[in-house]
Amino acid sequence: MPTTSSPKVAARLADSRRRILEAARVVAADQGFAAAQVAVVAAVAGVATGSVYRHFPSKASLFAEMLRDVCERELAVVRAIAAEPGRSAPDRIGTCVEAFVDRALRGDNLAYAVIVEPMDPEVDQVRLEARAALAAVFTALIVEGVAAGELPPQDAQVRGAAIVGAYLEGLVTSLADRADHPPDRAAVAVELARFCQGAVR
Amino acid sequence: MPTTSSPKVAARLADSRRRILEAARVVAADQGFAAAQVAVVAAVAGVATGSVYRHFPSKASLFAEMLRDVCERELAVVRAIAAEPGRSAPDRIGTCVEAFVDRALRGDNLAYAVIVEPMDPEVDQVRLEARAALAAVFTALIVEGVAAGELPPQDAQVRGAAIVGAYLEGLVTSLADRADHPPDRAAVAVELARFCQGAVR
DNA sequence: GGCCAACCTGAACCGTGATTCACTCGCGAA
DNA sequence: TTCGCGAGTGAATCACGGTTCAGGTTGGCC
Repeated sequence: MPTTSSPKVAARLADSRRRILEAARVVAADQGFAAAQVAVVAAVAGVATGSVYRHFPSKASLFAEMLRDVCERELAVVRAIAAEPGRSAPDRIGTCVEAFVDRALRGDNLAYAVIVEPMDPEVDQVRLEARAALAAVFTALIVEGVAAGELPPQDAQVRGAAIVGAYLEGLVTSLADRADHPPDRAAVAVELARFCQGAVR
Repeated sequence: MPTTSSPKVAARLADSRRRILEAARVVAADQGFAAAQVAVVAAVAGVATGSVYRHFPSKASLFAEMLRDVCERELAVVRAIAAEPGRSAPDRIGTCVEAFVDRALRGDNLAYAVIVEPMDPEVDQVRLEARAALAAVFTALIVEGVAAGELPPQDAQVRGAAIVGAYLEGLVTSLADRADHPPDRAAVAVELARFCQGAVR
């Protein structure tokens, strides 16, 4: 049978899926979620509109998965830094923030879409979870730092969330008036890292 | 002529307008922007759907104006605190944050809709401007504090924005899991105020 | 080479909800 | 009392864009 299990066909299938996800990312980065119509994504991916529904049950699912991928990649970077041994908690907090901001400013405006632009409850849910996951990393670092006596007692939950909010807002603001700040990328990252370090001290 | 300039008619006009704006606020607070259909707002305001368009050119304009009103009220509170004489800049920064957070947590979930829920580019624009205006207040306070030697030199622009992001995120997070934190209102406000004070020091 | 299943296609469909518009109604002036 | 103006009405219209599906195409197997 000329079935899905055929390696050639399976490869094509998987490739289509990847291309559609990639197209979703590109379109979102390029035009924002608002302009991200299924037909446009399909065109960019080089498939027909209907083919999108062969791989994803709905537009929302497609974008939710795309967003999840992107967020997980960034989250992994932050988690890796958070887990580095032999460094104080505040030190790692600063490095996490700096790395995240620097990476986001380096990329296209995908960061904007991912962080703030809305689209659908299902997608918003993913964004919410990603923010919560980031906040959890910082909350854990704060708890660690307090336990080690490197930081004063504080509400780690609230402050973890506040850290995420602080650098995302700083980030989005910098993205907004890019015309003024194109070279300051590293400076913004460092400034936000210091801000967050000071905030927990 | 039986024209608009008639006091009775003018009063009715103005009253309808006010009622529609009020209804928009109520519906948004109650159901969120997502469920805020023009027909629903009209029903709550006690007018016909079409009448909404006698006062506002579009749904987006209606909600943009509603949002602008709400934001301006909050902004006025923050500005008043920022202008209080005889207090150090960091002191006022903390009080501004505390007041904003406390007021937002006291109100209904309008705060959520206003801060993060998306709806339309025109509305988003208002939100963006409101955030920028808030950030500007904090930036000015930081500049003042640095000039007075109460704060170390820093990028006031970036940190002003970061302050806004920090407490809004802390706020939204607290709103999200309200079940856990209903009594902590004041505590959250104080924690975020301390966070922001520390961040600029 | 012939056959069939599964894939791909994209134009048509459909639900949703903003916007419109032909009409009614109430008010104030003559 | 009657007339004219313009606010008020709400059902019909319209645009939009996600989703479907009836047919064409492809690739593997006998």
